[in-house]
Amino acid sequence: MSDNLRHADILALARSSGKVTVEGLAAHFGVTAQTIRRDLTTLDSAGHLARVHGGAVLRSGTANIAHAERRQLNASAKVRIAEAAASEVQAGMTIFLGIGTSTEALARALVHHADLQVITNNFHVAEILASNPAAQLILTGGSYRRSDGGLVGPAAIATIRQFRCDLAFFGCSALDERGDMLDFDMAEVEVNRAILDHARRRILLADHSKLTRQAPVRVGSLRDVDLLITDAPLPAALADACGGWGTEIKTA
Amino acid sequence: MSDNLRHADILALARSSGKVTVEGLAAHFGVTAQTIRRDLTTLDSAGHLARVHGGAVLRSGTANIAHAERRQLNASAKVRIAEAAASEVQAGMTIFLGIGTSTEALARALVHHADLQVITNNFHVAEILASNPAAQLILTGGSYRRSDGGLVGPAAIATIRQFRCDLAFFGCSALDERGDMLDFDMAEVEVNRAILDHARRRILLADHSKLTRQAPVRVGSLRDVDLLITDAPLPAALADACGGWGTEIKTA
DNA sequence: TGATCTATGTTCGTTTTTTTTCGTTTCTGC
DNA sequence: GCAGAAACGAAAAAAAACGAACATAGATCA
Repeated sequence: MSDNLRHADILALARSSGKVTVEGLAAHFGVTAQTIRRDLTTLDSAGHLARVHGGAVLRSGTANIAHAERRQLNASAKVRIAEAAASEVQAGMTIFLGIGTSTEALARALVHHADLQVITNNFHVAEILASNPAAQLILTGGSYRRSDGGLVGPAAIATIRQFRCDLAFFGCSALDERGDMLDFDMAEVEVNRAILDHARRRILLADHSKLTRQAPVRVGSLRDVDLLITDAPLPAALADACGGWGTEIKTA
Repeated sequence: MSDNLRHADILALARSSGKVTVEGLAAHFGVTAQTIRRDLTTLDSAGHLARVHGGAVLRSGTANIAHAERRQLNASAKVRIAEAAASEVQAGMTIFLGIGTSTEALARALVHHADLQVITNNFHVAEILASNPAAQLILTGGSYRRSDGGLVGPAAIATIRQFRCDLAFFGCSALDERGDMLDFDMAEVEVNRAILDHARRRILLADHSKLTRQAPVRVGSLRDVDLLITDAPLPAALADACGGWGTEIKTA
């Protein structure tokens, strides 16, 4: 963790050219290669650079790597859920796809659907559906969140409010035993509310791992959801509550 | 991600020209062909490139072929223009990047800049700058136009109006002898106006081929532009007119 | 002043990468 | 469809980079 006179300069050099070499830095600073190696090792473990043989490169994908791993989690369950969700989508519909890896899986399942209008605040969903020429694609604006490709902030909400969708698909980070949907970011709350308010049918995609996870922010309740698509039966108490709320449950 | 100093550069070269050759890379880096082959094999199995006999090409799925070809057009001129444009950008600035392949080239030149706030209605720009963790990235909303990755429509305009940028970079499809900027889509007109109204300094990127092209819609005049960056001297009459309007011209 | 701590330099055995070589596969022009 | 050329992959040898251990020098503090 110890700082070093050279570290700031090394980072600046790395940013300006994308990479640095051990040799080059050693000559630049007039120190031995071994010293530079120590610097680079430190910067690497601090997460500022990625060490490679011969030098180091900018760490471009740190957020994306986490996201890629998250996408892998329960991948097969997500695909099953996505297929069940896709079967809800009829030609000619306007649908909303929210943030999360489950909605990305759904986007993949919709790549060959015809005659769709898709509104999304998920950059990755847009990347996926860009390859479907039969889908009209509308992005909400917003600040790009690297951790998950979400577009968040007031601009996103303003755009959502301009539409009324037939179906809204969205995910959440966790689902507690009382049926509350939980997330990590306060910014989600308002976006979620806007979605719930502007869709005729609200569909939550949540694999069973969400039931045992924790997250700090309450973004809504299953009470406000019309259909929950999941991959394993819910605890009896929660299933009963959903029955009372009129929340349909589909197990893929 | 990249386990090698050359990998990032190889990908950059591939992206800028669509393909790379074993021979060319070997000469460029001063290593043997066998070493390059190993690099390409790695990048291929990592999914970043597709290996072909003699070199490698960008992985398909980069949907729009017409767009990819347009990007090729005057590629070297665009890179020069982009570098000149990048030199206008100081740390801490808020900049706008509009639609067009020239602004994409600029985005590529800004991948390693630190401390930037970028607002764009160009999906490809967002894809490129997503890999720069030191840039805050804001997308305007809007309807996704597959031909060029532009986000157009009222949502885009509404978002642009919420900001005031230090610099606005934009392109146009053609530039006539009277100094009018021309485009193919009426939707551009209002977006362009919003951009011109909400930036302190307006910079047009246009390679010389724009001077001999035709397009039907007038989206504005060089009179409203503070700086034109191009790659070849303008016709004398137009250069004079720019002088009268206070439009600075920089030839990269 | 002397003990101690930290950053750097030096050496050396180990690991990784690159080159070299060679037989096989794939293109290209006819 | 064939022949020569170019490109390819595998494997061994060579080169470069690496990290660990220890030595040294300057700073810090009691």
